[in-house]
Amino acid sequence: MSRPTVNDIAREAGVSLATVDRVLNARPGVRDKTIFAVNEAIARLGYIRDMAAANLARSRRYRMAVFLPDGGGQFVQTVAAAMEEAAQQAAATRTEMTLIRYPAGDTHSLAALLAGVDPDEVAGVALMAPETPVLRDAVRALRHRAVPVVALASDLPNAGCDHFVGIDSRAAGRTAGVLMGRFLGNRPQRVAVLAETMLLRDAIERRRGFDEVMLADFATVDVLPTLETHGATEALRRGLAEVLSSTEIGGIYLLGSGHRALTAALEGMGLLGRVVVIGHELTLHSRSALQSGHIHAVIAQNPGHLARSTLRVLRAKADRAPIDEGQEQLRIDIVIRENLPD
Amino acid sequence: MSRPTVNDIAREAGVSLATVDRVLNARPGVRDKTIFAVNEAIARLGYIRDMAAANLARSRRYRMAVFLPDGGGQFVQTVAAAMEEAAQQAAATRTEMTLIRYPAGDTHSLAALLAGVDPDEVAGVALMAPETPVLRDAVRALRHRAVPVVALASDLPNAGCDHFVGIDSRAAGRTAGVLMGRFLGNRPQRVAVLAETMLLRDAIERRRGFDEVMLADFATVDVLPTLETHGATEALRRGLAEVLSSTEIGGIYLLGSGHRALTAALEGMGLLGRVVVIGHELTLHSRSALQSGHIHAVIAQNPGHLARSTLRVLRAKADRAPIDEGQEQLRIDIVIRENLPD
DNA sequence: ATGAATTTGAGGTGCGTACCTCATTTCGCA
DNA sequence: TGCGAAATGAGGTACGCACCTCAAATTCAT
Repeated sequence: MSRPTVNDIAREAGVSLATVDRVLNARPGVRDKTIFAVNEAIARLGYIRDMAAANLARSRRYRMAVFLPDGGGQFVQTVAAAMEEAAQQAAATRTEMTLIRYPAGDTHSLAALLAGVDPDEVAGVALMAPETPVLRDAVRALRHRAVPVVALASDLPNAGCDHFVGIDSRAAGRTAGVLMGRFLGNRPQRVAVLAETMLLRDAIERRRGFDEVMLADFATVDVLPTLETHGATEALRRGLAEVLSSTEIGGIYLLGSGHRALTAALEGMGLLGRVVVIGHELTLHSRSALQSGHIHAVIAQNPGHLARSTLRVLRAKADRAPIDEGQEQLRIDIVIRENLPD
Repeated sequence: MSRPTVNDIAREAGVSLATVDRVLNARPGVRDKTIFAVNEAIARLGYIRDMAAANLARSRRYRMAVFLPDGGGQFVQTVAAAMEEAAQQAAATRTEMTLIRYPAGDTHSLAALLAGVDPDEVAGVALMAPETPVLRDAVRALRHRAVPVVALASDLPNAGCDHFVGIDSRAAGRTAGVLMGRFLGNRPQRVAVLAETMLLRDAIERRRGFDEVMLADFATVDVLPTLETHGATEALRRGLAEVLSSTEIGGIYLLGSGHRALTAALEGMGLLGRVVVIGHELTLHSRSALQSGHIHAVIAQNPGHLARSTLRVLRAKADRAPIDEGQEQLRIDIVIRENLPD
């Protein structure tokens, strides 16, 4: 009636407790035939290992290290906060987290930090960083020392991470594209595209997805080249003014962050609310811009989910346990004023 | 360095283990002064009770009962499946679930089932049901017997449930309204509204939200009265044909389920993909309709999240533990073809 | 101060699992 | 057939906590 225990398995398989234990924990010294018999019994009884008791017995603690760029925009701040919160929750499952900031963009520093990670101390590493050769090697080295590594928000496809927690940037860009097209009403229009920098893989992928959709489904819309602002509000204003001097604009696609600077610039030009603005990531600024109608849609990933998923995945990897793909898949959230979460 | 245990608390408070235990588990026979001292020590050391070990020692199992209507549309099926999956996951935390179907709409039967729930057997109850006086009383009685009750997907505001797991229907309707208005391009248009029945609180609330937005922000759009189909494909076809004979339709808002019947009807009329269709809930049918472009947006709640949240909340209630509001809040998902999850 | 009631301490057992040691059995192979 | 190696069994301790019993210490009222 109650859940079967290791003792039941031992009895059912006709072996001793020690052998069941060896099989369960993949310890050596068991014949294949016996391993099979034990697994057979496990399947027959529908045994589910009680991870709570297991971890208790191990008196194991999972110490995870999360690396985030230190400057970072609002989004990084949001993720950091979500991480802290998730960590507090995860404490109940013997999982701890250390948040480590590295100089934004300085992947050499980050690589050095990663090289200093002690596999006996740290059960897993998560990092949000642009992909560079140095970093790729550092990740490889880490994994070689049997430390699970997951990429956060921005994928590192060639570094061989164990997992990527985040959304598909290209699909996110496509989603932004469809919304832009539909919100514009498929009339002949021009759309400006703004980005702080095109160095990050994410921005490039988003732009790709956006263009794909616009080209295929909204041919009457003319998408202008990306205007890089390098984080400078003044550059944004000037660039935007220049574009506007030569042509009319129906919509603006904000590839990365910078909601605040954009709304400021638009306000100065008296364009607030008169052009369709679509951006990425839900931050304090984009929230209020959505609320006041200055931005019309934001494509986002839930930072809370991102954080919890990160810790869960790292823990699963540390346990060499399978991960629940369904639960870990991050949704591409479309946020408008009406479905803004509290 | 490691997390403090009950032993640390005992030492810190200068009392014995037994006393700490009495305080922790609210057992009688401890002076107020001592209780205070122990709580003091707990606060000082930042002790967090290891619920995993606690439940292990208690050898406690959480058996939850989930009641769903038996007929139900695709959505109920989806939720049922998600529940089973969530239950499998939750098994690792000593949480079990029994799925119980009751005759759809028959709240008397459901009330009888609830009356038969044994508080010693069942640690919590979740139910998806329309609100009726009988049911309201049944829920009250259950809660009186100290069984936590949560409402699923459809709220029971006057039954005094411990929690509601689901999205705000009115906000969902508003979201649908904004999308409809924007997708129509704010041109003079007519929108038909279809529903299987308007008896469910959800449908009414959605319609309310939809109307609010249309009236306020898209005045040029004319929203027609709700066409009730009572689940009959033929009725839907006839009703739709009638509407179309007297007027042109730019969009269709599907208040509840019935994606399949609608696309069939539209196909027969050669209207597939020529009118903006917005519906609710992501099911197998609405998925494929989205994919083929027959439906343009779906307002949904994540069934997996719904299921996991339900079990988590019930467990927290059973433990009288606080719940993480942030984690339990369900998002109003906007799903279009481009952000359709796998 | 005395007896009774209340509060506290000490110690044990068990929950389901990990992990260790030391026999003992079985197997593969010469 | 016998030997060494590999496989298995038996039993113990520990993890953090719940819950039990019984004795000892401390109130408290009279």
